[in-house]
Amino acid sequence: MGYRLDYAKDLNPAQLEAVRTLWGPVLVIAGAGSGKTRTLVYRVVRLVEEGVPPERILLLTFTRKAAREMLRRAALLLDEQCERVSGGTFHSLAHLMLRQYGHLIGYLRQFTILDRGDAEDAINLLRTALGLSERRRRFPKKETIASIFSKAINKRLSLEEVVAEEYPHFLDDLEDLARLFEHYIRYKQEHQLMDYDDLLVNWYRVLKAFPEVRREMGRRFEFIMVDEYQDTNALQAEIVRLMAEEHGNVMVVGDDSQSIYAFRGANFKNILEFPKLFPGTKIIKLEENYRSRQPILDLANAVIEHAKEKYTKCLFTRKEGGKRPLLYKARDEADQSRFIADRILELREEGVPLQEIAVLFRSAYHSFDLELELAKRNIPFVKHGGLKLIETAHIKDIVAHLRLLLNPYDMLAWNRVLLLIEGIGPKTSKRIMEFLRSEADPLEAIARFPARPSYAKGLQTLAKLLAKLRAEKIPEGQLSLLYDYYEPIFTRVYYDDYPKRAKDLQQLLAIANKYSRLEDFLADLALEPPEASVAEVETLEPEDEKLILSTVHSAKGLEWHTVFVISLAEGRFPSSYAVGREEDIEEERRLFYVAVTRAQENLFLTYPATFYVPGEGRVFSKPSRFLEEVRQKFEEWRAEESSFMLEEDLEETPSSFRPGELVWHPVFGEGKVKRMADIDKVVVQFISAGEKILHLKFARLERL
DNA sequence: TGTAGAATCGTTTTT
DNA sequence: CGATTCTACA
Repeated sequence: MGYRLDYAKDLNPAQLEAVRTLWGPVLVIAGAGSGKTRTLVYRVVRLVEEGVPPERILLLTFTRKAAREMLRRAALLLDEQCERVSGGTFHSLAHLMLRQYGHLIGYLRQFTILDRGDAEDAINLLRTALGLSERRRRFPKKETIASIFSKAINKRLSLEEVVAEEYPHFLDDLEDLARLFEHYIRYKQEHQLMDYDDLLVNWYRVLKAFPEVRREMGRRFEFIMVDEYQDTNALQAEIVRLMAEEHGNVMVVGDDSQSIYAFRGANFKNILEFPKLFPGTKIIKLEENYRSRQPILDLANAVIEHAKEKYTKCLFTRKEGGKRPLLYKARDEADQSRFIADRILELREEGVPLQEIAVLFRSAYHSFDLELELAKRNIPFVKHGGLKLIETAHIKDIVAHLRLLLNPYDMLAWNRVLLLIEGIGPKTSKRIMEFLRSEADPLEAIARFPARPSYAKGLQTLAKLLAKLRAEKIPEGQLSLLYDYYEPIFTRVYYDDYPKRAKDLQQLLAIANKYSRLEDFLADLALEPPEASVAEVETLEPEDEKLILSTVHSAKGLEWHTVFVISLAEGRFPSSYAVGREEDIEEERRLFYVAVTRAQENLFLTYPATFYVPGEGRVFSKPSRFLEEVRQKFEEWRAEESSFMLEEDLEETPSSFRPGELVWHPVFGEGKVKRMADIDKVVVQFISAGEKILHLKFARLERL
């Protein structure tokens, strides 16, 4: 049979075998940078070339972005029919299927998805209703309770097992927790609500209880591929097993050394159990690295060498040469930020585009200081990870109104909406909700509630809004109606910072206009939450080159020319939260491994010798244990070198400019001075980057 | 109901 | 230390 692609030429022997093995269960152990994505993409193409209809192929990935990207690449290699391959996350697949089959277990088509915050709100509500908040002080808080429930579900353990294992100090409260758990489960069912875990649980329930659905799945998805399998949990493994029961054509791909989601129930041992779940599994290992230079791999291999349990491979590359990773010991965080900014500007001058450089850190807040420094120097960046748009209070307010249109019995949304009206507090809100509960059409009934004069007007306005929203079918139109209504509330409730928040509302509108159906819009918002707009140094063109700041978790699967891993101090990376439990430290180590294997050419490691700890002020830090473990694998940056350069930098920028002068900036290039904006700020019109305000203290601006 | 002041926390990572 | 949550009172 003739193929349009020359597979043997494009792939190495192990990759080729993975691509050619179409039938039966396959486990691919793929080291970092070993062409895992390439292998998956080629396998999709191969299946399509073999005549498999694209929609019969199911590609499960960790984010939907990853799925889209892979299918785009497949389409480039072959043709656009590859875009028709079914792809997404476990959660999005479950959601899709439950819309279709949810009625089998008593759910309406338009159930509401609760995000983590909503779930916590519900738990809080029930905890108060059960009188568990007053009794003793020690009862766990809602975040903790939500975690306990979630762990139990995802690891398929009993509440008692989870509490005993991870929260032994709450063992006394086990009975109350169990009672609360039952109520929570019932509450969600009664109100047509599902949290993230329910999507998986309920889909599993359907698959388990209805053999005809399993058979239908087998026909619908003849070939299943799962990426990042090391980050799936026991429940997801079961779902895969049932989905593939009919034909057993399932390939999972992953790397046990890169498992970094144990906190949400993933278990890296899952990947090694796969052959037990599917007897006759063929195992293929990809060990050749195509990403990093040898010195970087040496360090990476040394990191994982220290792991307590390691089952696989040692990476090697044919990309010889390259620089050894560099460690910079900074005096403090400000020094660390300055060092990074200096190096970035240097690299930029050497011709490395900003989007080829990434700064990685353990927790979102570790980059705060750096963000300020970058803003001062006008280095554009985007940040991934951290706060999501949907998690901000004002966006939740808006979304709550929309949720009512799809699920009028969503009492969590009602509560939020009602509390925004002046004169309505928790008591009144509860009374109104009890009234609504027994109404056939709550959206219409709200106008008939016997309201007290103090809030009657507000309630009528809400009733009118809901009627108008219902008549409007397009999400974008609904949003603009909603913004008119919300505006006065918005300025009243968030008066201190509403201009900043208003930007988020605009962003939401921009997202909404891509949707024609409200249910799709809301589902995507919950399942694929857009990140909050932190992008600071604003540039006009969106595709402007920008430096990447990212949590290590959000950097998974990506790679850059140069990578900085910052704040490598005990308590930061590894997180203080993980110190004390060996398995948590092991996960931090894998996280560090993921971080360093993102680098192709250059790897910089930094840590501040002192940093601020709330309550204690400035404290001396200890270098991360992970640095100690791989001491021979990096070189230290010499301090004199950097302080010398600093002085030089300061001399470089003159202290004042005149309008009309031609100047040059390492990032923005050539420009003309318009005027001084302040004693130390100058406004420059750049030829390619537009107008910028630069701080003379930090910008390295030269006269031409 | 809404607010001001007091108490109390607790610092991750994400679908 | 800062933000969030609770308590007391108008």
